[in-house]
Amino acid sequence: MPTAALRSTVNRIRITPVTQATESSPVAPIKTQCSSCHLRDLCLPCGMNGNDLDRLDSMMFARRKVKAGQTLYREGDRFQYIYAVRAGTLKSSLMLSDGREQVSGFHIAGELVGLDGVAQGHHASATMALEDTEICAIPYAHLSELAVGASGMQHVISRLMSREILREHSLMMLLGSMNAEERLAAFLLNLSQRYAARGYSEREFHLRMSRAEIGSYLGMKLETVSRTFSAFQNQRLLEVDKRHILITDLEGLKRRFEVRVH
Amino acid sequence: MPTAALRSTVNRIRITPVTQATESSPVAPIKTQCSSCHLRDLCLPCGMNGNDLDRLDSMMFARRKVKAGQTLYREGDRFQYIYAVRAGTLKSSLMLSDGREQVSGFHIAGELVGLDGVAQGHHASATMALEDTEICAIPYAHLSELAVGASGMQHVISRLMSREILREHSLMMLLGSMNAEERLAAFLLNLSQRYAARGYSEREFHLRMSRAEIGSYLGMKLETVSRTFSAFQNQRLLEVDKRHILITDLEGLKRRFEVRVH
DNA sequence: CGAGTAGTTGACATCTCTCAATGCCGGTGG
DNA sequence: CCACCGGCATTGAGAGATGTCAACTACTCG
Repeated sequence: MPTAALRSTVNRIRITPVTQATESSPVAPIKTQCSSCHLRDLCLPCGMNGNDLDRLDSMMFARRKVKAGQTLYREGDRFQYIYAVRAGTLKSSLMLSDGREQVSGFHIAGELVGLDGVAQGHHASATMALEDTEICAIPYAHLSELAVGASGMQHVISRLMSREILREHSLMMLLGSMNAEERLAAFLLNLSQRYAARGYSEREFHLRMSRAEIGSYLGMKLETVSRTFSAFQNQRLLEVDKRHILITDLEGLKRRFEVRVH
Repeated sequence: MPTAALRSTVNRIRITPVTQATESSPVAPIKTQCSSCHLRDLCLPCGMNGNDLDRLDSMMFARRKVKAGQTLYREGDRFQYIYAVRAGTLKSSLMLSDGREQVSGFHIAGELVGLDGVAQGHHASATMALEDTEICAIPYAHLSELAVGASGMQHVISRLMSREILREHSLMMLLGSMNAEERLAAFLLNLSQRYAARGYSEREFHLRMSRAEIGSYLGMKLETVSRTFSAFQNQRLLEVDKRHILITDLEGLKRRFEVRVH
């Protein structure tokens, strides 16, 4: 049962000091082919034809485990890989020179991370695991080399980047013109959709991020996030218990807060 | 003198009802080659080698004039072209279903617009001219066809898209974790840099957008924008006269408000 | 000259932030 | 086994920033 699977994962506290995942682990990494991956319709190969998929399979991406609290890459790190999330949850964030952090995204299974590095050859954000997570490391140079002459594959990559632009568009919208309730509702509805697309419950899930992380992502303080959760609960839209969320009135939540872009 | 050139343009009020620029103007459009363009080091061909530049020249982009107030494309329009700004200023914006608008960017000479259409085959935002503007229309399908087999060209396109992601990153940062003064300062410093890169004054320029448009972009109300301008003036950082801006203490502005991402 | 748009400014309302107290939970060490 | 500690979440009270509404000016256009 999908929901149970989501919940059964230990709500692991990040006690480990923030450490960098070792580039090359002592054991030879497991290699994976996209065509046999259960996430193939959501992830990188989505939209590729058989020919392109064969090319992709020839790459045999290395899998890597990232423990809760470890970083996948930091700001300024040389850009070599993009990463596909196989299981778990990641957060990406940007830092201002004075130390303020802005969470720029949360990433779950089937999503890609790291495309911001293409422009400058180094990563502009940092990405950290919020729970024990498994990723495929996709060497970007190799990938784009492989895509030379394969127009289908090239288009897929371009579309992925453009999708990233759209994702940021909606976050801008949210940050620029929505109040606290709208922000949190948009966030929950977005998560709900993404879980639903992966076969999990759209009504019940476990948040992998703290109130402070949600707040940073949504441009508000953790106390305001907490208060807004309580407000939704009073309005009978949700039942909240720490990080466990049950949406009791999904339609109501949508009707009142789903603000589609056009 | 660059600054004079900037100021001499009539501060044209958008009286025209918002109309769509006709796809095919009655007269045959002027065609242009990138290699002979004075913006070549800022624009699409930036970073391309001679070979790739030749390919690009073979495309002979059509130029088009867009009058102040006219739209280049609207949300939902079929995505066919990306556009390079030759002269003038554009704004891009997103719309919520309830009519709220969020300005997502301002674009000046040498900048590219429309990459958000790649993901879904239609534009997710609308783009309008803030003054009489001239653009090159770059047929995207043709461009990416041409890039097949030309790895250099492909990389340039990917880098452009990634740059767009970075641009949005910094806007998110701004919207998510900065107060009114920081937002407006970041906006002015960003504009200043972009003008400077084009050989215009970094201290003195003419805003092409209204207070409301600045406010929408920065996630604040027009009155707050206006008050913040006045505050900067009182702090002897700027001299403001409507849309004419003179930065009297650029270093001071930077020192206090330039918040670099890492 | 009158109407309309853009910008500025003041007074007040509202929302979110700040600071502080409290509770809960899991892990650790006596 | 239990007490204690640290991290996370919730809640309250008051402060501060920004939004709202309204008045007024300057300017342009017809």
